[in-house]
Amino acid sequence: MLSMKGISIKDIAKQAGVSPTTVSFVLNGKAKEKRISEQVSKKIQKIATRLKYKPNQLARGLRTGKTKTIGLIVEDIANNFFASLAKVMEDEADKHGYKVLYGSTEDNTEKAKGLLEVLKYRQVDAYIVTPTKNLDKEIEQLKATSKPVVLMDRYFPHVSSHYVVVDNYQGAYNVTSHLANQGYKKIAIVTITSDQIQMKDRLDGFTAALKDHHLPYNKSLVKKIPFELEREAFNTEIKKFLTSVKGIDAVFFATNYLGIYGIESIRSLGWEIGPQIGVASFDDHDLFRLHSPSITCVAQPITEIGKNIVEVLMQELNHPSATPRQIVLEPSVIVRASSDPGKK
Amino acid sequence: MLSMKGISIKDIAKQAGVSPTTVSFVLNGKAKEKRISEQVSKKIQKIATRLKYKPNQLARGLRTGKTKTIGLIVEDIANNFFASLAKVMEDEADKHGYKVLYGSTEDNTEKAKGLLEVLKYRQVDAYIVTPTKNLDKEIEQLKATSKPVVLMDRYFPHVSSHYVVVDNYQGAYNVTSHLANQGYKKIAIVTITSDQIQMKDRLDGFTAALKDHHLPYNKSLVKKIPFELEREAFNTEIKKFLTSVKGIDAVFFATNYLGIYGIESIRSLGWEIGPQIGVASFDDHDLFRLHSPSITCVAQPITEIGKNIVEVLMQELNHPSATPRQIVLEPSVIVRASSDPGKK
DNA sequence: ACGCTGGGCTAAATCGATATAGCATTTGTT
DNA sequence: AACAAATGCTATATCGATTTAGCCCAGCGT
Repeated sequence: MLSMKGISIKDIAKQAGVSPTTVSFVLNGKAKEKRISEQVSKKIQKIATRLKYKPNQLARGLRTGKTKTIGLIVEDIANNFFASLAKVMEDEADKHGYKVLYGSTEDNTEKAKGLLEVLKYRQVDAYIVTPTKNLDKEIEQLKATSKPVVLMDRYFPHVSSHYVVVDNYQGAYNVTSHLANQGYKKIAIVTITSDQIQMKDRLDGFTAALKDHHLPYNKSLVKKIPFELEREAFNTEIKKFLTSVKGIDAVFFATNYLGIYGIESIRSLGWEIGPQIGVASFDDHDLFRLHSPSITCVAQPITEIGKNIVEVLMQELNHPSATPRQIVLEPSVIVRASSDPGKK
Repeated sequence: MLSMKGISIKDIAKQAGVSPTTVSFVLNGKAKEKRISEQVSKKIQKIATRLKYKPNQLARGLRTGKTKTIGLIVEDIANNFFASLAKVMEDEADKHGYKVLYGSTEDNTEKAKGLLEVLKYRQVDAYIVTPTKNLDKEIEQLKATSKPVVLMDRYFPHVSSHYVVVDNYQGAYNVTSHLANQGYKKIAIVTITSDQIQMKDRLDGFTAALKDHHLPYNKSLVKKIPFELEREAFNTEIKKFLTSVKGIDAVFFATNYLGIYGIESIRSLGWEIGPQIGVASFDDHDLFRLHSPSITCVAQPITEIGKNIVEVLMQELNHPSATPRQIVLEPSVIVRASSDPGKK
């Protein structure tokens, strides 16, 4: 079947009556440099256009070592935050002729290692990685391969690498301060069982804000839940926690899915969000915007994050820099009804 | 740098003192068939494991024509429905050793064509496509390349192809009937300006239900909005429409994003969802579950859809069938508070 | 007439794997 | 003993592009 085989450089060479080498030179814009005459050059271009020639990326990749493919490892592509980011990055990468191979870790280190492995022998040119716990060794090894790696959402403080994140500390600090300013007195936090920097920063920002506002702080105000639980289990844990803290009047959920589970839990407890219990979450979501009452949150600048990640990646692909590019963007607090205690 | 180059079949051959051919045979499980002795075979296996050999997929792909990569074209990877599906398909594909290259069309035919083009010269083995309007020619051409193509979410009635969809007609019919049974008398629909089968089916199911329940139906009850509008414009259009239909007491939104915009619009009109205006949407969403009141919807079996798609694809990759596999799954109506008019 | 320079192009090697054809050597058959 | 068949392995071409080295010819200077 003719239709199966694509047009190759040989086909063009044959039609133009020149060698494949010449065709390659011309189509790679090296006509001048390689002293190919205008005539021949134009002729080849014309034929290539007419035949709709597209280079076989496998062959090119095999020879040059460049596949024009980026490996993207996220925590969960079904999560709105990561999916939205994936969309932005896909768009940006496309502008540079790159495609994206993706995979979700589910915050599982073994899965993450597997993904890195697969992406490696698929010869991706660069990696965008949302690292899991204990992935630092692999990230360091990756650096040695001279393929750019940009970490996102979180990073390893002791590993010198590129990353693009938001100021999680400040975001948590600001939204907690906001809750305090609204008059809430006993504020708790629900977070994920994780020592990773982004969660640590959110927790630290939270506690710092409590301290600065002279509000009580102790371990009983912090609830950590393992990532891998099912929805029902999350809700059970959250409800148990909220009812266990006497005098609690506000709660900060440290991720969007915790926020969603949290709202569900609070409602099933029959508590009134706002007056009875102030609520805020990290990350924005359609649900937070449209919930009644609407939910106060710390929103990450998704478009900006995505663009920055791809920009760093492209720069590193073109001109690798000696020092790591570490970008910290500012999240913003979106104040909504859930943090309004009403007339007290 | 040694670290840059991976271990190749030659390295193993050298260490084992055999030819690359032999190594290839052994590592591809053809030792028996090619009469390689147990001794040599084991030796090679051992060395391969020790060196952590991973075949270069580019080289293999170039030679065999198989890249173990699936091209996934969705409408919008940031949309919860497609993202969730992408997750399921990624998982399933992974079980068979396949990776996924994705792209979003934004329901734009030119973008879709571009994506197909790129995926083609990247030599993907198979395609999962959410087609846009007028993409039928390209889909037909693709079939001629003998690479499996499975359409999802929608298909072309006049094109004989594999597809996995839900029964959009029945879903819309059922949820509209439910609204009618709840006592709503003047039910409208908000849909997307699109002649594509999935939207047509939803509209047809809607009108058929009205007819069967002896409810009024005319053009003024149908609002079509172009996909590419911005959020604000969607809201404006929806509000204008809802207020223009005199006596309207329920509305069905034909996609999840329309449902979300719809809720926003209705709320900004100050109407009470349920008693004042019954609401239902196609697709489920966290937002619909947790909204007050919660939103009745037609839920698609996402996991089942995703598994079916990949299953069909794998079967076609292994044993291409003469007749197209066309799978229609049943969506289910999830009844929630938004379709309860209360005591009237 | 000879060498030198530069213009215009190509042959051949290469990337890493797979597939085909086939070469020794041993074993079996009558 | 002579030939066929089976055994165990390898040389080489190939996929489609890129890249290196270099060939041939024309024009120029002396």
